[in-house]
Amino acid sequence: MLDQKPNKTEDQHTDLLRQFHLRPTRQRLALADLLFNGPCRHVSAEQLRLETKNKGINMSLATIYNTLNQFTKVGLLHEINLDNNVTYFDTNTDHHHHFFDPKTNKLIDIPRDAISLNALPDAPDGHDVERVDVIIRLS
Amino acid sequence: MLDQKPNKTEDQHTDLLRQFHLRPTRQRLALADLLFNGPCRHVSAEQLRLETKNKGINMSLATIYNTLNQFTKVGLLHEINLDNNVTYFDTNTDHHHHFFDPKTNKLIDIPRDAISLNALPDAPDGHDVERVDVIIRLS
DNA sequence: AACCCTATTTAAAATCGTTCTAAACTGCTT
DNA sequence: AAGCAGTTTAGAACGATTTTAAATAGGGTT
Ligand SMILES: [Mn+2]
Ligand SMILES: [Mn+2]
Ligand SMILES: [Zn+2]
Ligand SMILES: [Zn+2]
Repeated sequence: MLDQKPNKTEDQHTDLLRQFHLRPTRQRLALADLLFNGPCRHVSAEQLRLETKNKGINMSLATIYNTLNQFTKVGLLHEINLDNNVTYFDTNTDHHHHFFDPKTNKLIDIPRDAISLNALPDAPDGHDVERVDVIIRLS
Repeated sequence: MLDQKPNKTEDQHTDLLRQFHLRPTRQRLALADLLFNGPCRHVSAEQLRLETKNKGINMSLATIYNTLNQFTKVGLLHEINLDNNVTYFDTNTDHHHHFFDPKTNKLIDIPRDAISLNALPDAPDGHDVERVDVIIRLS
């Protein structure tokens, strides 16, 4: 009775990938398993390389980058860049905010409605607001 | 009558650098001139390399990085990292926010009090809030 | 001024995260 | 089974930044 959310099956991931016209290859399924089972994550390519390696899954780093970029392009992931010039991929694609601990480079989600942003300034001429990100930097 | 803020003299920059125990070398004075005269800027090392080159100032890229990092350490600049894994240095060190145009990678300052952030969530246990950054991403 | 010591600058190499290349492989349709 | 496009791969390449170690230049002392 410990599992809150049952793990998604490989078939479910296969369906998901097909929805985005991505072939359900072994590599993409393995990464989908790491990314989309369990709680939301903020993860770098290098972290995923270690995780696949530790699980005995063989996959080149280029494939990890390719896959993360493809998942991002179709909207399954969100890219975040912070202090250290390393790209993190957020499995939570809802519009939300973050605590950020610069010591550990860890991110913690803040639900969108936990921060009230009223009276935002108007976007400069010729531009629209695409998204508002609040980063609460911790010490 | 076009100049609002008179340019700071080299002597003023010399004093400023000495306050932070940085020797007023030719290179640091040249960069201080580019950074701290005129309006606030968000500038990369590479941009400064071009500006110094165009002005006929000889300076290695390593020195530009060294200087920007030293200025940042003493609080004369603020570091900002965004989409493209290039570090930008903000000459406005006040607590403020930004519009960001991902097409041009340009930042526009938003004064701190132009955005009301009330009822922020509490920092996680063992942490304090160091700073809150709002980035309004434009399209 | 000449001297000295240390901070600073420099060119070049190194590092690091990420992307590109081109060849091998694999999922899928026929 | 064959064929083809999509995918993976190792390795090279890339771009931003840091490090190295040698040369230079501030700034104090005589
Ligand atoms: Mn990317
Ligand atoms: Mn830095
Ligand atoms: Zn998140
Ligand atoms: Zn700014």
